[in-house]
Amino acid sequence: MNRRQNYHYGNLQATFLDQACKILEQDGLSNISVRKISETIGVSHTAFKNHFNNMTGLYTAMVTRGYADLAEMMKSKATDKSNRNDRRSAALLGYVEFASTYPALYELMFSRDRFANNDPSLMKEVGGCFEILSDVARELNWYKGLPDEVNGKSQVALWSLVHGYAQLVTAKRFKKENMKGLSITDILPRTD
Amino acid sequence: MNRRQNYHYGNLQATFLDQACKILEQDGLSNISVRKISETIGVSHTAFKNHFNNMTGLYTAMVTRGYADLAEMMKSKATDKSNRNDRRSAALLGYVEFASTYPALYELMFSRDRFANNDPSLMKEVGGCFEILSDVARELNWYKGLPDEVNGKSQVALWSLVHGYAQLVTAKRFKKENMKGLSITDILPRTD
DNA sequence: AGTTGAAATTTACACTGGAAACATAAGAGG
DNA sequence: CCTCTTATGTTTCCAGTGTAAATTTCAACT
Repeated sequence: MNRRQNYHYGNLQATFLDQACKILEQDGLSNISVRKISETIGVSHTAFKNHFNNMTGLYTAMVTRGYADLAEMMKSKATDKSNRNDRRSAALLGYVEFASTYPALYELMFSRDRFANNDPSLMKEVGGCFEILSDVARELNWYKGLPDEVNGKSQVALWSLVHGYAQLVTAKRFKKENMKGLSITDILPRTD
Repeated sequence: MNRRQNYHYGNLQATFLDQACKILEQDGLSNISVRKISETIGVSHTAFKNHFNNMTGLYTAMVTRGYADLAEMMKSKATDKSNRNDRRSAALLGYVEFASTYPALYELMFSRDRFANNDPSLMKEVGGCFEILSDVARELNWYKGLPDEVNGKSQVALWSLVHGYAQLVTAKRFKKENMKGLSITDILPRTD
């Protein structure tokens, strides 16, 4: 059952996580609060302690799900494409679309002191995203040199480019006249 | 006088701004507080209202100075270089050095709902940074097409790359084995 | 000397996250 | 069926947060 009949709730963990993400996008990263989340669910403001320990735990869970959803977004956009080049583009477009759809969550995901960076399940999801981007980066051909060195550079450069683009777009830092019909795939340097 | 003798302070605005930036780096973006800043200066926690109105005003002032310092860092690193290529590299290295030296301030500068994005003096300083990066971007030669279009793409791509790199480095998101002796100038795609 | 206005303090308030003690429900094992 | 244990929520309390309002201080100007 998803609704509370008496006292006990029934899968509060999932409900709380959902509602936290919803309120995060509604009110922004600096205006989210446990009490607001709890109130809208209809539960005391300390009930979440049993499932997330504290705010850091909640943030960690949110970020973990964020990375999982980001990977899922990239994959789902790429599945129905026929060739590798289209799949590559689709993954990057999916990345930016995720950041645009959940800008506050995306900001949280790259904040520095709110969640537990070393959480195992979080590291797993981050690794999943990194894998996808690495696959894209492998075919980039931006550098010359030894394969390992080239791959390393490509990974760093691609993630920097797509992350920077995604955040600067969601933070509205670019001039409008520069953004007319522009997408991430248009600004990948062409070396052929 | 910089020290308070009795009641009135003497240039509290500047002192408060300095101390705010210091505590921001010490305690992180999610742990800064007006009361802490005021206490360490030795002034009541509402004194800052006369100079910054509220927290948003304080953040706006901090971010404004941040962008000014970022531009200054890029310029100062570039001045003593002899050729344009070195100046270009020095500016980018300065950008990343700024983010590495003041990671919490840098996070604040690219947060979404803490400061007044439309503040005139802030917009001026942001424009100053954008100008410097645009000068660098103009010589990039990453794209083919009409000059205006190429310049627009180059600006967007360069800022995305350097911002993404700076933030991902300060947030420690890259694998160590990929970062050995790597700097921002090493990951600029070479198209010649 | 008296007035005015800026700058700082005091006080009060609503809101925040978290700790601790308590209440309730469900399940296990006799 | 009955007790014991454990998980899950609630109540209560506390320190800390930003900010509004009223008050106090003090410098500068007429």
